[in-house]
Amino acid sequence: MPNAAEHAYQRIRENILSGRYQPGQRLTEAELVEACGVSRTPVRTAISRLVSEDFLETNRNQGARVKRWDPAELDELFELRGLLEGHAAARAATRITPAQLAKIDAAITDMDGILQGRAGQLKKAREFLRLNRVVHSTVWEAAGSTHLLAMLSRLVEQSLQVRTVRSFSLERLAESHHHHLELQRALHVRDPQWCESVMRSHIRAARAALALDPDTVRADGLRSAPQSSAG
Amino acid sequence: MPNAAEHAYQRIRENILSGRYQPGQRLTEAELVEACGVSRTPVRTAISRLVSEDFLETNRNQGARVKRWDPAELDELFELRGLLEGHAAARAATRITPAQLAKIDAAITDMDGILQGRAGQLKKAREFLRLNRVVHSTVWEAAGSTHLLAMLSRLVEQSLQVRTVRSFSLERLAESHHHHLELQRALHVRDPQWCESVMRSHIRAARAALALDPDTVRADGLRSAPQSSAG
DNA sequence: GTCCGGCGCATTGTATACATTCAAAGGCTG
DNA sequence: CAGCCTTTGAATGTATACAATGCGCCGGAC
Repeated sequence: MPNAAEHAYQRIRENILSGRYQPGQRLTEAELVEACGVSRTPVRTAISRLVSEDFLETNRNQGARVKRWDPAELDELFELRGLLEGHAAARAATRITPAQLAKIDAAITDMDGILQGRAGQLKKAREFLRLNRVVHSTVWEAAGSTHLLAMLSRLVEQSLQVRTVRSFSLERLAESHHHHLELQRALHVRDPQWCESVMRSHIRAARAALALDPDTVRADGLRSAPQSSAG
Repeated sequence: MPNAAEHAYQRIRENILSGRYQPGQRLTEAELVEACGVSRTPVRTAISRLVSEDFLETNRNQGARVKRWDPAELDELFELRGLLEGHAAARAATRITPAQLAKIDAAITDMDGILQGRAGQLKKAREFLRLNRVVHSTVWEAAGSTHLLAMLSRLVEQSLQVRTVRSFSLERLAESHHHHLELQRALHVRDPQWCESVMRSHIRAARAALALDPDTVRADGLRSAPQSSAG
């Protein structure tokens, strides 16, 4: 039973990520109160959190607006991700525990199975991305730095807002998996520089893939166009 | 005329930085309401912001506590600062404008004057640190990445909380200045790798200096011990 | 026709009363 | 005497009324 503020936060966040609330769209507190079914106080709490997480922007007496992302900002984000995820991978190389390594091994094995299985593209992509998150977050955890972990979480959240990691063709999945396999080897021999460079390549490739594939297939099955509601 | 929430934020933040509120100290909303002279709503706004900036931690029904920092976390912070400030310096090398370069030149000239001047240690340190901030923030700006700038601001804010950058001996100031001079040269010849490595050294040295000099002299002239009020 | 000024309204900022929840103390029982 | 349960109250979560503020419209003057 989550509290009202958390409920409002989740609700608004989902609506932003799903495209129900379009970038640049104006959202007043009153609207959100109605949409979330709670009072203004928790809605305000949720808004301020979403602002601090770069989902929303506010100007006084003009309501909150869904943050717009331009390609230059995307580049910034991915450059920072490359730097920090690479750093995390290097740290992880010398600190990773057998249990964490096993977790990554298992995830990668599962990925193998998915890519060779008979599931539809959408289902494949969805499962693959879940396992991808497992691999990455395990590396972050293995890096053993609370603040690095926090930064990476924020950064990836922000990337998510521009619907990036969600759009993937099967070839991109395979390329991505190739990086995972190499990372796995680098981790097993505990080579920090190798880990770092593979991870950096992995992130750069993701950025490039995003530039190539606009909004084609999304793992959640929604189209990128705004939902035209019945009314 | 700042609003109440901003006022409360500034007030509480100052009290944390000045040591009036000690690390680990419990702060209830009611206390802060009294201390700030505003109602609970803006106090809550301020608290949630301070929590998101790592000044405070909260547990439900136990009030907010001033965040404690241990040496391991300090190491994490400085490692990340080295990485990101180095990266910023590398980007700045190829992007810095003549105006920004001139600003840095001027700040460094002023630093020279201060170090060779006759002012007392405290005054020297205070002025030096102000110019130090100018140099660093100009580099961040010259790096031309909004998100990198935001991350660095956060990171340095966090370092401030542990009263680090504030404690400096004159020898450390001179060493620090040596790095500035080298950075200046590297920027003038627009050598990214040189800029990056100098900046990383600069940050590492700051961390090491902090480990050597505990809380000796603070630039704001306050002692590190809690202020014992008159009552 | 255009620019300036002031008024009205939409929207957020603030205060406060009430509901809910969890931590901690104290008593009961085995 | 120890461990669990109950009870209590402090502290936060929520709702709502009221205040303040800034945008945009409308009218008038130049």
